[in-house]
Amino acid sequence: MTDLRMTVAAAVQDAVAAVTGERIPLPHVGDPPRPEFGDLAFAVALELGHKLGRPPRQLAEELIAYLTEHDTEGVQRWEIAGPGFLNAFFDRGFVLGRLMGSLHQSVSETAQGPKVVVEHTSINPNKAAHIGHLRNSILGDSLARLLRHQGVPVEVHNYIDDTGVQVADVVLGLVDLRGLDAEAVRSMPDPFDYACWDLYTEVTARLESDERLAARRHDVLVSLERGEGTDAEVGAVVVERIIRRHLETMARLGIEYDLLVHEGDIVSMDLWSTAFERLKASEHVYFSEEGKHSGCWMMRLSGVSGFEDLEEPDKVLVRSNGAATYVAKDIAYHMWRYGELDNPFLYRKFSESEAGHITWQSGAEGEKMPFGDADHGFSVIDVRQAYLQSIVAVAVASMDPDGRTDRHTHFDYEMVALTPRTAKALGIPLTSDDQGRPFVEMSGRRGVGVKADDLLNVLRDRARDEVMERNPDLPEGELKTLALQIAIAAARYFLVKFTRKTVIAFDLEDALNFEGETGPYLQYAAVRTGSIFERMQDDWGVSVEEAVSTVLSGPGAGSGAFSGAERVVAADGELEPLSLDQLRDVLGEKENDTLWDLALQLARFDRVVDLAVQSAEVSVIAKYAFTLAQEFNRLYHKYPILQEEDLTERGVRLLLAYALRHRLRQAMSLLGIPVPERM
RNA sequence: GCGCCCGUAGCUCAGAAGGACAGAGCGGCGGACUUCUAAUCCGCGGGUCGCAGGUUCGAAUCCUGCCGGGCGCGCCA
Repeated sequence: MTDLRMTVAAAVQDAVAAVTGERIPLPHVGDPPRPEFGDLAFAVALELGHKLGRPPRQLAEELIAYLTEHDTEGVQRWEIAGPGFLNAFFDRGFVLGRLMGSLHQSVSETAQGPKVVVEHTSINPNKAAHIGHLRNSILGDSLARLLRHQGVPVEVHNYIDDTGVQVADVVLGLVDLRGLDAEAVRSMPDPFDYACWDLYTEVTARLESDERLAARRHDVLVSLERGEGTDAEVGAVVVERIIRRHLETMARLGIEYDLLVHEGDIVSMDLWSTAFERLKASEHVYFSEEGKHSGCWMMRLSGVSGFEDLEEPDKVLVRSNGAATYVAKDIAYHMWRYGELDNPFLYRKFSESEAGHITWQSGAEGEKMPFGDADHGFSVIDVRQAYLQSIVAVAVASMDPDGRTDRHTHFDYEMVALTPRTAKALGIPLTSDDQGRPFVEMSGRRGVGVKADDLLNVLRDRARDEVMERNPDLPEGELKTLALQIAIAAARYFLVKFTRKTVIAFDLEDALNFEGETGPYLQYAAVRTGSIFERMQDDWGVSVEEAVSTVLSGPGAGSGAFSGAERVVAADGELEPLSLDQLRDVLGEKENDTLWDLALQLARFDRVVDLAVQSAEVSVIAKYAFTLAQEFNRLYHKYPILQEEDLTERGVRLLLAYALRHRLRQAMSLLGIPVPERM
């Protein structure tokens, strides 16, 4: 369909050349605000008219005359409107036939081309995941799905910061406050991440007044950095157990990873020291002899665009005690990710899903695998880390042999906070600062937040109640599956329906809603499309594919669509082959404008996916899927399919229902929203 | 102080790279289930697109200034 728009745009371009002698770039294809204005709109006459000093309306008339004389594929007629818009009216039958033919073409066969890394989740492995982390993982997972849909080879990374203070604090709690050793920590009951959530808050509070504990934290950090000593042993158990919990939580949502990269390995396997040597050789890194940062290795950022207004733009990479900072290790990881450093890693299996997907982890032992060395990459990290990410981007670009600056993208998004109402309902004590604010920021340190598993559990239980009410006879197994599917839909849709730059003020009541613009609404529409075809199979013994190929087997109707499909003809009186003229007649009727609108929506699919990828905006897909579901629900009420007596009307509606089912399911799959059997 | 982001209906948000009467969901009011499932659909009410200038044939959209809100600017991560 994209090409059809391009074809028409090119026709307009030609018309302009013929009429005015002006060579213009391919004109922008607009969407008219109302159906009376046609299907495509061009403003060239307005732009050009003023430029050439000619009345736009008159110029438009000449262009229309030219365009009307010269046929353009897919265009039935042209009209002039308003101050001088050129409006094209599609040949509706032709477009529908083309739409049907395009349905199975946009699915990527096998991934090929340069590899793209999507890094997401990367939660500090010291506590349970909360809904802010969920936004990250869901956005990242959806992005990966979008890229895969476009045939891009995607590698999903989850970066594990196993050597930082966050882990150290929990180790401190387990060892010093609870008196546990590694073995005891290993045998703590689940949910381990919940226990650590509380412990982390407790330690944070204690550290404020307990100087002895604060001193101990320093030792723990050193132990973690070096990977030596009993604290490091405990730390390793904590990290491993927490990561397993995080992956279980994400698996509930259908989110999987290809590789876990441990920050500790970056140091122990000399990835950092190699990177450091490279950086030192460049002009971007220098040793500070004096002043505030005396004894530190610094990254030079003064003079770099974006940093010029900072008071002290340069950034510490190596502390005066010789330890690399978080950014430094992150830079090393990114350099490795983009193939700027030799790969020192070996890989072991970390886990395997029921479906057989393996998550690997980097380390000193295991087998060689072709991870890393990507052409492009996205780091899904919230906008609060924009400053650090820009430093990483500068470092990566400075190391690139070709000087490319577009290889690394910080996929930034705003945070998830809590509405005061929800914070209150959860019993979170509000500080006086919080009182007057529009939302309450979550904080792992203070234990303020909604845990991801808690949200999923509440959604699941609520879904279960709803299902039982509507469908009391459902067997327990199906009930369980369905409740979880609905919970996934509700959670995933809620976290991607906002644009990236919108702070989500999480409101439990809104999130628990299953009506209106929600994930379950999409599922309901998808289930309904399915039930039509199920009924058709039961009553007539005709499968969907048979039905569609029957209708499209008329002269000209398919225009190559379903050409591979066998021309099955359903029984007399149920469906009949339609000709191109019949499609035109049905869709041309004024009262069928709703059907035509749906056809146009469906035709947008590929363009919508492109837009979503280009703008890295998953909400575009969410809105689109919602629009499809909405259009279908309207159609469902207004236009019965199986009951419709006129076989021509019936046939067209069936085609649209089929196309809709296909596209809606695809869109939902891009969002990771499952389609239930029934609801 | 400097930088980035945001300000659109009572509430929560879209607005497809400047276009033709500003949209959706929720909430409110009123309707539609012997019909392919009412987690649905239909109707009604509701907006000086924060304010002021500017660019343009045309601005919610681009530019400048101001007001209001959020976030960031560590030898933490």
